[in-house]
Amino acid sequence: MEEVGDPRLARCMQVLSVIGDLWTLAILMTLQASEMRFNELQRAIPRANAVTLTSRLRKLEDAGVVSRTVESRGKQSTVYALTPFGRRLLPIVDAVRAVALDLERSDEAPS
Amino acid sequence: MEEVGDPRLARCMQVLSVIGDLWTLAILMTLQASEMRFNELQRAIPRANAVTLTSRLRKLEDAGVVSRTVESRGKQSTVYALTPFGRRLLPIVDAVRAVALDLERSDEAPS
DNA sequence: CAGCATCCGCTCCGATACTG
DNA sequence: CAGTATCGGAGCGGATGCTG
Repeated sequence: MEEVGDPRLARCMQVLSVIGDLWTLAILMTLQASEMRFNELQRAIPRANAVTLTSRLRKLEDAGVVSRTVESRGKQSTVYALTPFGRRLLPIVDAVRAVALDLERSDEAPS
Repeated sequence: MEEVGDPRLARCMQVLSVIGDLWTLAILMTLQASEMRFNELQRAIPRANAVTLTSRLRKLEDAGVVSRTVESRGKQSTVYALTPFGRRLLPIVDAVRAVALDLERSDEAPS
């Protein structure tokens, strides 16, 4: 993510690079409802590969979007949740969802 | 773009797949201002490769987001513009831009 | 002017198998 | 339970060169 000419544009693309992945949006939408353990995330997003899910979560963690808390009291469990920064991205998620609903309502595809 | 479990989620991901590419957002932001010829787009987004730009525009055209009008009166010129459907995506662009501005204002990166 | 052809490296994503 | 390791296919994006 380097020079793109316009620094403002660069920031937008930086934002997009965080949420632009296929499953990242799904993760954000899922965690929007409530924090979750890895296993719950897997069940909430069943088509996503465990490997993919892990790598997306790592990336989001690195970007400061989600927090990862390991609690090992007896049973091991890792809790993922949105950070305050992550919540700032939710308007984008909502905007996407709004368009998706709009699509669903009006017709199938733009065709 | 196939099954993902939740059809609603599938639609969101479909939307994202249209605008999730690196330069697509830049194209949308640029065409938001006004329609443009290929050459103008290139100058507006100088860091984007011509090949990349073409391929993104083709994809957007296929998705019904931009229209491509060839006018060959003497000088050849191709005009790209947002379609009505393309304009429906602008709220997402704005949401991304808002977050980007927010980032710029508060600090550099979430680090 | 508005592209297309080709080659390349990179990352995403999936499937399978294995671990503390 | 929460991952990691590895393999493989596909698409993005850049660079260069060529065309009507």
